[in-house]
Amino acid sequence: MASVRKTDKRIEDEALVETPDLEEFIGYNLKRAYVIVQSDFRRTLGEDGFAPRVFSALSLVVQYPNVTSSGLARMLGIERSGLVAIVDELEGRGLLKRTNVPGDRRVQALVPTTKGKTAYAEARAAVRAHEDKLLSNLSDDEKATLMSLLGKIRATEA
Amino acid sequence: MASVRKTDKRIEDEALVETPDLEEFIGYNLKRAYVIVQSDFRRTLGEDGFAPRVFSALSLVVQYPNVTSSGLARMLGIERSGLVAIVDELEGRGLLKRTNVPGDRRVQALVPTTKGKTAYAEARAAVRAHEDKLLSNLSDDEKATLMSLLGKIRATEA
DNA sequence: ATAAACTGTTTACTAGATTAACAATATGAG
DNA sequence: CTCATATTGTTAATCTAGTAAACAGTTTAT
Repeated sequence: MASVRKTDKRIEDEALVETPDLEEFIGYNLKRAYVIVQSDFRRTLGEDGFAPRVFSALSLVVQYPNVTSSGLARMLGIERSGLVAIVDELEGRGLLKRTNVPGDRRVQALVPTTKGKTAYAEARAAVRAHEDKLLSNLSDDEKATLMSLLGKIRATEA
Repeated sequence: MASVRKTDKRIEDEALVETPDLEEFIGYNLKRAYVIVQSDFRRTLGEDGFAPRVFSALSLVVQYPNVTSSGLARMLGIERSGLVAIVDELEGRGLLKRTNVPGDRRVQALVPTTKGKTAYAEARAAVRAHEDKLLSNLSDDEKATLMSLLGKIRATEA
């Protein structure tokens, strides 16, 4: 009876420990990979280069000229309030303009300047170079697969 | 001649705009996916549950009992200073102990308590449930592929 | 007409992280 | 052995990215 209890306890302990391997979690791997890519992005674009989120915002403003702040925040998945500083920076650098929209005096359309479009084209090239170099151990097929799988995760969003 | 210049300029403009699609970048997709997984993690584990980084730290302490703070920080890829608050929290909750190491009075070995091991086993189940549910639109094969591709990115790290 | 909703913004706050400095301790070269 | 160098855990200051709540101005819908 005592030996049975002991056996039971040993089994419980083993079950408790059962391969506590962090590496099995997708979230953990996602974060580690994200940190690597993000920090290489910053390193490559340099001190005065765009931060990732600023690059993203500029990209969308170039792609969707006249997008509103609300719309842009929605596209980026952040709060309107959080976007203000980003747009301030881009406007301060002369890369976009906040313009009035006739017919709705609440909203401001964000319009890229010529300088903004040029700066974006350059930055895009730099970002492509950064990803190409950093991810050179992934084949094009692998990159496409990764994009598709990340897309599946993104598709889960409410 | 003037018309030739005009044509050239039009071509330049088009080249400038050339599909400025944020979605083509792996970094952007990685971040968006990471945000979704991370926020579902928090939502699932709840107000009083572990934050992702605390869960990760506890996992490694359970897997590597007697790991030092420095070693743990290295494994997590963060600074030693940043780990202090995490270990404080885990020790405050009674889930691990900072213990002296005979032979080196600088270091403290981090040892999980029984309570810590139990709490980790429960949390691990919750995290697995969160990932299983959130990522239910990915097959096991797809999850394995994703892990392997994220592993390739992680392998690029210095 | 008036309640409800939306827009851009400010302010205050939080989380997660880094850097620089520090005292205590250990290690290695001469 | 000694002394320069390195390591450990920690604090303090700082930074970035983000949220939440409130607000005035404006629009929409009942």
